[in-house]
Amino acid sequence: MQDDTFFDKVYKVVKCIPPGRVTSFGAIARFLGTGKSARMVGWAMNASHSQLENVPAHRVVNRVGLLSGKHHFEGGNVMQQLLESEGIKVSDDKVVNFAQLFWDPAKELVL
DNA sequence: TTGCTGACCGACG
DNA sequence: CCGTCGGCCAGCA
Repeated sequence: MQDDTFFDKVYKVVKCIPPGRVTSFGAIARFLGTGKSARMVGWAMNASHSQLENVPAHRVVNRVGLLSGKHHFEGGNVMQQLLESEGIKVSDDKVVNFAQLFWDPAKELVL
């Protein structure tokens, strides 16, 4: 699938995230094989606005479960509301039980 | 065309 | 424990 660029790969993985689950930038980056390029994953989220399909970027958080990208949403607590809407508890912009809700594409995503 | 920046992570001292 | 640095790729001026 060489047609898929790094961004497209990120979008695909993010869109494969099941509801009620969250993942981290590093997990996606490592899954894509970039590993250290976790920053690109976040940048892809920023570019996700260009994607016609809605990318559940609210399910993507940093390694500590912090809603690092919530500042990039409509500007409010939309990201937290979306997570809570899926059953994910969020406290102080952080995902509760992050370890349990953590979804690793390299393990749970079956190609 | 070149260069800087960016929602991060991991390693080192 | 905490501060600092390197690294990857794509978009924008």
